[in-house]
Amino acid sequence: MRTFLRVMKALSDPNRVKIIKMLQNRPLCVCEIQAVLDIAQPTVSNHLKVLEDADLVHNRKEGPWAIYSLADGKSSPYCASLLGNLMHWLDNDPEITKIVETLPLIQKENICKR
Amino acid sequence: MRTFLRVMKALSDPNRVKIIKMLQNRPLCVCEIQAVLDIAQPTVSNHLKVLEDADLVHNRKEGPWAIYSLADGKSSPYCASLLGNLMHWLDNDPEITKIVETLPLIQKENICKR
DNA sequence: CTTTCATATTGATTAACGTCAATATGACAG
DNA sequence: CTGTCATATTGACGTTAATCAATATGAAAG
Repeated sequence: MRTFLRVMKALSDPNRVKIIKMLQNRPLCVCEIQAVLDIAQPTVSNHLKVLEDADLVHNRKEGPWAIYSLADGKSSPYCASLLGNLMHWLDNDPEITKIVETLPLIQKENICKR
Repeated sequence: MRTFLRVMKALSDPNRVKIIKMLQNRPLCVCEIQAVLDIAQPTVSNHLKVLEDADLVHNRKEGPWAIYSLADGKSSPYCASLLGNLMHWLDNDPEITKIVETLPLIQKENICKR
């Protein structure tokens, strides 16, 4: 039950759903997500923590960066099902399409200064 | 997006998930749900309203009673998928099995006084 | 080692949510 | 129509959650 609720709650926030949909295109670092969503950096970090606690995403450290990507969904049937369905769900949502369109314009090199 | 979030939020509360699992056995009136969950009646009504707004349940009036049952899931792919998955998800959860076991002992005739 | 940059954590603030007591509504019985 | 019962609605309260500014951490460069 706890696991199920964690996944549901993680997917109950529009910004977190947007992050999932963004990561379907490619792995992203925190500042790229921040640039697209236009919210404060600690807010992004917090959302990523919630998604990670639900095993929906994971991150690997790469120098000073934290590169987040989608989890494989093997940790629970809830993750597997939702991550699978979200591959096509909301594809036509105006908020999502707008974000996915701006995503190619955002590049780590243009934001991160190292 | 709004529809998706409504469904996710509706399923982010343990009592609401329990209600869904209870309704998989049979339609129930408000006081039956209240008796099983052991929470105040307005709280039950509120949860049912949230579930109904998400199109996960619906109710028919039968005299003084409101009989709630599971929706068919046709209103959105989110409802369809989650209602379908929840037919087997959480079946082995201790909280759920406990509730499902006490459910046959609860009968409208023993609670409602009319 | 000091600076710089990306990210995480902390603390505070505000909004949303779950809960209940009290009250309202609406149907049926007498 | 008056009373009773099932349910809905309202208002208040405490808790949780989203957000941001400020600060901490940690790595790499110079």
